[in-house]
Amino acid sequence: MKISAKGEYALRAVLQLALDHHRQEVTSMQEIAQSQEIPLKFLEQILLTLKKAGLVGSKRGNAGGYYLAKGPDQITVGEVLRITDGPVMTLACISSPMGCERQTRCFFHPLWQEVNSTVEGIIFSTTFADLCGRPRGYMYYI
Amino acid sequence: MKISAKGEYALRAVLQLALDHHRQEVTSMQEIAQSQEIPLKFLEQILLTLKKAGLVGSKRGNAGGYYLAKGPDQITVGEVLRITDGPVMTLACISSPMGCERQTRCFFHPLWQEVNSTVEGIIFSTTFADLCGRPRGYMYYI
DNA sequence: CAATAACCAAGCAATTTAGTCGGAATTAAC
DNA sequence: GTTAATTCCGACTAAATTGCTTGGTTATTG
Repeated sequence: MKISAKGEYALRAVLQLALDHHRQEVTSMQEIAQSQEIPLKFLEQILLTLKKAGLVGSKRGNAGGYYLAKGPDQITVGEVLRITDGPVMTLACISSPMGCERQTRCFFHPLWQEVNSTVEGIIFSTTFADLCGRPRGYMYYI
Repeated sequence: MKISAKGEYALRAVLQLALDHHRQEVTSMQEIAQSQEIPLKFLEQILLTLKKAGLVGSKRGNAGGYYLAKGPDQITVGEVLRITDGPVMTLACISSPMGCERQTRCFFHPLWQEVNSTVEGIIFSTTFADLCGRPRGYMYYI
């Protein structure tokens, strides 16, 4: 499970939009880039692909910006990650349409299936609403 | 969860050694490379790192080869993969010794912890003995 | 019309990946 | 003790991927 910088940035960008979702305005790339510490022009690319995928919407021109296309409870971590980083599990044995031709690959097949479906089970059921309204790790309240 | 060619080859190589484990001889790289379709010189590198890690042993010279340092029921898929591909989960939030300094990263921390420990739970409990004596996927018995 | 923003296409340096090349050291068999 | 088979070792390299940057164009608001 390797998450690229691109993937991490995408998640943080969507998180920011989720946090800003209650106010009825768009959030500019500038704001996202600053509050989430993401290189602006890289973020631009990322938001564009997220838009093409229908996850976010945008308003152009002055006072423009981005917004979530769906509610934060309708967008999962898995969705975002699949758009930016591709399929969760990349292995010839799993991803090839033929399945496994080679005998020995099939020794591993059931294992990868299990790993894949387990991970997908987690990340495709975790929404950004879940993330926002969840106690965060390593935080101590006095 | 991206498994590199190196990682996949390593798993297949160890699998071959596990399959050959009952006969009390070493298996040469040649044999492994041929039966598992692994480029010989690449396999060489891989077996060398597996050896340094103490997973396999070798016998040099004529009629030499490799053997498992432990029984197939003592070697897990996770062990092999960690040697060749590094840690299961690579993300600043998880791997940095500091934990998360940035606030927003911590939104994701519990999620990554869960994914990480779940995947590790699977691959570090699956041994090569398990793989060998398990019905393989996509096989139909008449 | 000027400022502010999203949109778009390319390019690019560094890193990683997936190997290859050439040889040295070791062992068994003859 | 020479030869053939084999592991060991270090360097090299081509291609792909990653993580951006550059330089614009187009749309919207005031």
